[in-house]
Amino acid sequence: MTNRRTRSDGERSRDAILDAAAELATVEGLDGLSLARLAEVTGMSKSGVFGLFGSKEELQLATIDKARHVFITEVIGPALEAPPGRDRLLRLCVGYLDHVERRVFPGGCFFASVASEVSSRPGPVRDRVADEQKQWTGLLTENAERAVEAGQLPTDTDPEQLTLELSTMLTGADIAYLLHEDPAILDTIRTTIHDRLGR
Amino acid sequence: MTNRRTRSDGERSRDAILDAAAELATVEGLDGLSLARLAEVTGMSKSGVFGLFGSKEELQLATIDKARHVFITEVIGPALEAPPGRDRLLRLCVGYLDHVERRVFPGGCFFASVASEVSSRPGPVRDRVADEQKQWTGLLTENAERAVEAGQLPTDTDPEQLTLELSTMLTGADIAYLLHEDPAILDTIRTTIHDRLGR
DNA sequence: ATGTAGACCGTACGACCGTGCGTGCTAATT
DNA sequence: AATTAGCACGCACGGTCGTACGGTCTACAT
Repeated sequence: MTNRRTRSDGERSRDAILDAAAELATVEGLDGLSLARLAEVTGMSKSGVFGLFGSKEELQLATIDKARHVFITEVIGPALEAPPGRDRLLRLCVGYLDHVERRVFPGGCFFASVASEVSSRPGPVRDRVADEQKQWTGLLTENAERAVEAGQLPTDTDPEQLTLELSTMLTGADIAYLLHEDPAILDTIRTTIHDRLGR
Repeated sequence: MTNRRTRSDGERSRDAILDAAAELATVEGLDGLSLARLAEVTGMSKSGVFGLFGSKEELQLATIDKARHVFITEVIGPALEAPPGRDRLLRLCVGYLDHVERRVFPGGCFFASVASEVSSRPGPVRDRVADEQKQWTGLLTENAERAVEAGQLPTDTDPEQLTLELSTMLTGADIAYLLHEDPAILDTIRTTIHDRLGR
């Protein structure tokens, strides 16, 4: 009797499934997340996977949450080493581009690849994605404000406008990079952002 | 063996189908283009629709071509009224944002909404989308070069870099606008681009 | 020792998908 | 008038999807 199942086993299975789900969703889409494929990857049965979440929507929401944690670990966390303001803002942007190039998710930025899919389908899933996006841009704005206050950026800089300028460039770069598989695109955007925020 | 056939009927049906397909694809995705729904919308039978294209891939390629024509009519055509260089570049960018807001396609820019879907699935469809994208950015670069030559932009401006900066912002703005349904995003990007290209 | 909760499996159902087959129908060519 | 190409149809196939239910096993409290 070495193999026993407990609640902690369920959590481990859940986490393993979500790990695979977050990666799969960036390739197949959030709606294309199939129980069958997830079961195949994790070595479980379809119903075993299904039972752990109860519905497909719950699975999707949990997947979004998992992707958020990965994003925090891979991008936001490291950027917090830099002091608030321009430096941190720069680290956030470059960190984003790096995690795309590093293929943390096979289909690039999770939220970018999922956004265009859910944007035309109102509901809890779409709202959750929109919320995560807002948190991200909020973090950018926060540091843009600090940068202006600290005189690291021109005083007539509008933090909200700068945030939108940066965030749209980032997701746009993600998409263009994936479509053309050309790392030069990321490099160009990196220097563009460096220029924009001043050396 | 003389052939004369009744093209008109087939051609008309084909065009009606593609019209619906281009709109549908921006909502359901290129892969989510279902024969059943297309048949339902156009009032034809599933097999009638299928027979006109022969395969789903052919339907997808034809849909991309149709979307290209719509984009040319709605965005590129009007922008050609402006003289080459900075003015035309500006008209192209603003025209793009306008066509998104005007909901020429219900799911925003056709190519943006389709790019993230096909980018992870190599093949003719993905290549076709990438080609169209390249034509679009090529048009931007062309006018950026003219603008620099004409002294409408700083002489140290790199046309390729400017193109990437603009094109990523445009598709990024499209996605953000659709996700949050907030027209202010488009306005902000409009002024950002105006600022970037100088008044 | 026993009861119970929850993880997990096997199987099945209904829906929807893309794809073919066989067949009228229309209209241009003969 | 006869022929014929090809548009459009109804129908049915095999496959995959999400979902549901019943059953089995394990861990833990009692």
